Amino acid sequence: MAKTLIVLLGPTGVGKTELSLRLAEMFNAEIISSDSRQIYKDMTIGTAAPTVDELKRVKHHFVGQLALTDYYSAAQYESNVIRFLENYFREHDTALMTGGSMMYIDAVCKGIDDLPTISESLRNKIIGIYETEGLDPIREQLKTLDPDYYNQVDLMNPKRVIHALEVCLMTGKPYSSLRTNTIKQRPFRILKIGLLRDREELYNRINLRVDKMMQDGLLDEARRLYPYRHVNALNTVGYKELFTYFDGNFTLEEAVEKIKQNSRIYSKKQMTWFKRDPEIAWYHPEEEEQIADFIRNNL
RNA sequence: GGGCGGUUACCAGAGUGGCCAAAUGGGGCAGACUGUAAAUCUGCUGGUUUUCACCUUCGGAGGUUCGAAUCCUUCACCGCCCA
Repeated sequence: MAKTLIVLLGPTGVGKTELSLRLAEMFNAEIISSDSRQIYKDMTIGTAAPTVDELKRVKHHFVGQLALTDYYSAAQYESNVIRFLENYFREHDTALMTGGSMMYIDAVCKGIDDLPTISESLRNKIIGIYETEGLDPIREQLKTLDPDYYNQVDLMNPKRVIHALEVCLMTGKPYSSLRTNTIKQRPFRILKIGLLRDREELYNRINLRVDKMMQDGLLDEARRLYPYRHVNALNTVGYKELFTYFDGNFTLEEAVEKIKQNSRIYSKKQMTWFKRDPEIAWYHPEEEEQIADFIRNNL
């Protein structure tokens, strides 16, 4: 039997968690979470992380294991997951990856180029320039160090421009020369299943889920995390809006509305990303039988 | 009953004779995406049209003017003040 990684993906709120548990049980698989926020500890309510009971039902990996202040990236996720699977597949035939972090999923399924981790001093230096002089000097330097990439980046996007320059300075090579543009081959098969609902249905679920999170204590969770509000892990829908409320710039009602709205926007961005992947077989989450058949037929 | 202020596109809100299909923000829609990605960024947003262009809009009706969202008359509605 071929080793297979089943990937269950879809926009936030579509119903991945519940289905993933059942499929995992059905196919005797453990779950690998591909969620860039659930991988952190202490933010379980706002990220709709699997509950204690759910974690008991099926063994999960890559959930709740990082401190909020830990640095993490899609590339680290890739290598961690690949290393994990190497081991895992010695004893198992199927693994179930589920989550909505598009880039994390692609990092595992397609690979991500090998780039150096940027030193903190270099990062701070460039951020410093950006904050005092703006993006122009950074663009200019990128233009001389990597004209190719300069011509194709979104010059309006500070994160991209800054990162490209960081890589150039860190390696002494043009960033574009490190971009291989190839898809890595994995020693296991990948079966992608996308979950889809029509927009109205999805948006209703998202709205209801946010109300549920509030009932479950999201406000307290956010208050506990407030001292860490500047860490990247908390630049996250569900928290940043409540922090704005704590700062006195939203009423609580406004904050909750914003959480719903930003969740809807996020789900749309996820769909935009997923839509261009032709390998995904799309199903409605309630088509459990069809999904199970599809998996069986492809194992 | 009297006085004043207001009525602009999905919402808020600029615009006070031509450069106005109408600033800006919000919302909505679409998109980009390889190292903090639940991040970051972009485009569109009256209609037909690829562009040019044309058509219909600034509470209603009428008027002044070569030309009106902008000026006048009147009606309707909203707000505040005096009765």
